[in-house]
Amino acid sequence: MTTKAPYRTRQQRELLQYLRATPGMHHTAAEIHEHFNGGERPIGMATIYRQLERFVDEGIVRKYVLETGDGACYEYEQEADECLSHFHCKCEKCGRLIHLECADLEEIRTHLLRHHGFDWHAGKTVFYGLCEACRRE
Amino acid sequence: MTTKAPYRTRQQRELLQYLRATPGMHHTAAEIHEHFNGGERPIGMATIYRQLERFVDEGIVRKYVLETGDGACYEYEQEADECLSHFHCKCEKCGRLIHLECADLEEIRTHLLRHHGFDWHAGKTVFYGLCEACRRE
DNA sequence: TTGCGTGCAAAGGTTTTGCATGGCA
DNA sequence: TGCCATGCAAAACCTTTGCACGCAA
Repeated sequence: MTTKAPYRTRQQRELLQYLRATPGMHHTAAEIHEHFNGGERPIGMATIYRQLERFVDEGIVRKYVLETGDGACYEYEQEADECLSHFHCKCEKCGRLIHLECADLEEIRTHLLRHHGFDWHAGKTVFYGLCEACRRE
Repeated sequence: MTTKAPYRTRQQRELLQYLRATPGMHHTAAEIHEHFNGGERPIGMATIYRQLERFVDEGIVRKYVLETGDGACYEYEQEADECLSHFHCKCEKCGRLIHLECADLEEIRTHLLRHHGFDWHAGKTVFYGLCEACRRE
């Protein structure tokens, strides 16, 4: 088994920096591409996709698939380590991502495993619905 | 104000009939197209998409998007009562989508709404993890 | 120097759309 | 007979991939 030695490139650094600077916001690949092309240090589309995929694999960026037809959304994950015991609720209206600390999460996990044989990876699952603010409208 | 008078076509009838005959199963547009092309009464891809969109608007078919890049899935919408206990679990290893009927789902919904103010849209949420078969390996 | 990362362009796949034709009412 | 629905093909998208070059280590 070989350990990979990833290079630290300018593009990777600036991309991560951009995502980190906007916590709680989601961006499509196209939006990110547009952002950097506006500046004087452009980043190619392929690189954006490749780096985003890497970030997602490393767990520092979360990927969503909304039904808007605009493609996938990516969002910086603040506390990646702690998020394993969180609920992730995405409001379909305002797009806000809500982190819920909840003991019932473990109950659901246990239930799925015992009764349905399914080993749930809570960290990767997003609950879609309406947040409280949007629900009241 | 004019009331629209949708025509009842052979394609629409057979398409709905096919979906209705496989409750609890999901199909991509490509799979549906393949199914009908195998027979002697083919249905064009554009028609499939147009009819599916109509069914979704009418609420008799549900659409949901996976992160696999295989496109959207469509599924016949059963009775409202049964829909409350509808789970979608996606195995991250073998890619299988598991359909779970489970009464506990409603408990989770209630919990999220009462304790966290989040109106969960269970039908659009996919639980990622490992299915029983893959877990045992 | 080594070989991973980048950028461009091309390919791949899904979904939408224009337009002439077919078929339901 | 009206006019919606269909089918084909092309277009519009989003995303991935091949390949030569650039650049980090």
